Amino acid sequence: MKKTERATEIHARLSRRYPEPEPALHWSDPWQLLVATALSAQCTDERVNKVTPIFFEKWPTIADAAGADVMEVEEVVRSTGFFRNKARNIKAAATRIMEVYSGEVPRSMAELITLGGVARKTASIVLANAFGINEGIAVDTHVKRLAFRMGLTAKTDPVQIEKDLMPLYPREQWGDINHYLVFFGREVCPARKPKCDICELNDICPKKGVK
DNA sequence: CTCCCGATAT
DNA sequence: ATATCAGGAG
Repeated sequence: MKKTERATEIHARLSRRYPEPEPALHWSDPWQLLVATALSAQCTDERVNKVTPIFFEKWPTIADAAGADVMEVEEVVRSTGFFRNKARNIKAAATRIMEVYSGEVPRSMAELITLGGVARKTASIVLANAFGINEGIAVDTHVKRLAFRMGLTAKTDPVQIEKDLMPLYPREQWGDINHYLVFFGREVCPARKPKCDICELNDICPKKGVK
């Protein structure tokens, strides 16, 4: 089977498995999604969802976050790991949004990645889910692993993987394909023990039975 | 390439 | 004890 056919088939089958894609992160506006995604680096979304309600109760608005005491933010986000970087980045991002973007989360890749701690992955998530804009495909640990196992890329660098994936899908599917690969990766094809015996992509998987 | 870093599963 | 979890920066 050709790579393009396999890519299309993966989307078709997973779109049936996940009829209504929604991020597992809890959020109610673009800023909240930005913060939640920033906190999700090397951390489970479940853990992030325990932290964000406390964060947004303490600092409800972007202006509040911009004026927050970094040490207090560190305490709140500590359990998500990398807490010093994350606390500093969130405050810096909030400050820049207030000063440069009139207090509104910017709606383009070019602008979003000027915020500290925000690169293509986080920007793509915010653009796709909060604004319905598909400027890129978010490549996180799950997309990286699934794209490799399903033979959609041979690269290891997320930027290169994104370039391999983009031509395989029409732009309007870019947000969904991320969601599908993340959820399917979590539920069926995790890093350690892939469940090849119950996998509905088994027949088109180049690495079935292989680690 | 290294460093940031806590929580959880194996 | 070690690998992994919705990464990003120097």
